[in-house]
Amino acid sequence: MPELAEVEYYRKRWLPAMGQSVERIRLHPEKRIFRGVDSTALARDLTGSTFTAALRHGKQMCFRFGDRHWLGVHLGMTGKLRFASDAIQQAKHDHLVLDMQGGGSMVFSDPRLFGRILYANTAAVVPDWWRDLPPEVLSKEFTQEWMNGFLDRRAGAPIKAVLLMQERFPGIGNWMADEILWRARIHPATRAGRISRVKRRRLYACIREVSEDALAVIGTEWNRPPDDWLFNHRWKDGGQCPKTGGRLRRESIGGRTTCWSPKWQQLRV
DNA sequence: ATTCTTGTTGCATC
DNA sequence: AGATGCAACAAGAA
Repeated sequence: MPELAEVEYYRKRWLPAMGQSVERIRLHPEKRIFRGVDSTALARDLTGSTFTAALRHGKQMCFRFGDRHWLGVHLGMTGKLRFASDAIQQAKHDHLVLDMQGGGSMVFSDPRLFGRILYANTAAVVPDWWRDLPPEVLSKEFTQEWMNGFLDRRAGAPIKAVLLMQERFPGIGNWMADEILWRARIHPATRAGRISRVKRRRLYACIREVSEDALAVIGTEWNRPPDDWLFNHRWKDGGQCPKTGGRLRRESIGGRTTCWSPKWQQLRV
């Protein structure tokens, strides 16, 4: 589930614990979530340290403890963060539980185990894996030219697949890509290199617009998006396009379930 | 029982 | 070398 705005929503779920110190850590170190991580060091180092910062970049999160302990979190497909204000029992899918001095717990759960925890103990400004991240799509470094250059590099791939590439579009996921292409009136199977100048401008604007809208609606309280987005109509067969009233199509494009409005988004080859 | 999945990675092939 | 496409990962939901 988690794309840009959902990840932001989950990041905020941990903020109530900010400033508190970690009293005890409970984890399932054998799970795939911790692949490549020294979970013994993680548990030892974080115990007694204070939660000092909560960062997000695209779909990645980074939580700082003290001044040199860094916990990276990626939610994968089904990961969630929550803060439980009372003492909790560790459930089957609660792979990491930080019991805080205030009596509450920071919990990371993930039934499907596609998520990932990273850990770094370093006096550097940020850990290696938090350096050299691509510009956020809402930053001023994410320019029209920067986007166009990538479309030309990935000229042969369907634009749907290109928008999902985190190296250039951090935070965009399956539903956002469909929403963006629908608003920009671009067929998802269009080869990236074949998109006209005019459509590229429109695509760029829609990337920023959908990102802003998603953060505003989902990123803070996870409200239900309005019905004039594609969002509420895209999940199952038989949906109706809010623009044309016509029937939406669903098909796999770029290896992912894709929804579009055939009359509204025509494929020109 | 079977098929589906809002993400990423590793590998085969071009 | 770089781009592209697809299977695999794992478990719950429909």
